Amino acid sequence: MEKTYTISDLANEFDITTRTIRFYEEKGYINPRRNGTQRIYDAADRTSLRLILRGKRLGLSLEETADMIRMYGEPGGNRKQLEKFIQRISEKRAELERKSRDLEKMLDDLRRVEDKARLTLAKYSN
Amino acid sequence: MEKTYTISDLANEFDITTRTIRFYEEKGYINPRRNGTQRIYDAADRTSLRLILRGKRLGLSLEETADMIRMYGEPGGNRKQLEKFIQRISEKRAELERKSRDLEKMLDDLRRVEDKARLTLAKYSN
DNA sequence: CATTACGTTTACGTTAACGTAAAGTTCAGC
DNA sequence: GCTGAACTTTACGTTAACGTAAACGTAATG
Repeated sequence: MEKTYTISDLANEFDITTRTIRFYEEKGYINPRRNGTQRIYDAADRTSLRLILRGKRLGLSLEETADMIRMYGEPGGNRKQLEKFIQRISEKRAELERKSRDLEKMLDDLRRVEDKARLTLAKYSN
Repeated sequence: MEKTYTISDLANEFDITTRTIRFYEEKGYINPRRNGTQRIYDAADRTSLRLILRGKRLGLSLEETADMIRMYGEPGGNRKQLEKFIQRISEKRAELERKSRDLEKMLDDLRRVEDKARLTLAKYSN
């Protein structure tokens, strides 16, 4: 038997509300099976959720992240489709790499300010 | 004389609308001087704008980014204030470093999928 | 001196991503 | 068989970050 989760298992694990999880389902980003009326989540659902939240933290919209998740599960398709697919992926990748550069710049700025403040503080201690 | 900019200079440069720039001013994140009723932006205003937009691309709220920008201009203050300041900065830095790790994971995933697709495509070409 | 381009303020509208409240169901434990 | 905890659906509310429209001023240009 595969391990399963209730809605509040996941809500607790990821520190979000059950409302949020139901909202994602309402939008079609997660599709748990049911036991009667209750939702049952499996490892794949949990992974989807984890990826969605990761995307959110990076400022992606739910739709953008969902797009990427769908890419992960995409089948081969014929040659033309594959080429288009690779194109889409590398565009996404380029976008994320821009983000990464932005982030590094911002971190540099912060480190500079922090260093400066530490230096000033060191003078106080003498 | 320092170089200055009109509102549409900046709107064009950063590919945003003038409405957006006025909105940032309304919220207090930019404070251009005036010539009569017209806004005149200097290099510092332009830098603020650039930082705000960079923050946005990383999924920070305007208020979060504005907070960081204010940090850059913070004076020394006494010892206690400096210590608090350093604490705040390094918290921000830790948060951004988490983001960076998230980003790298996401990029890894994308690269994996892209490689796999390229391999499949290579088979087609033989 | 009328047109065109650019600027201004004021104010209501929109969208994403949930929060919150109401009202009801299910099930384990006493 | 009742209570309480956890689940459910439905639906209206909220906030951030602008969009959009109206109604107007100003300045260069043909």
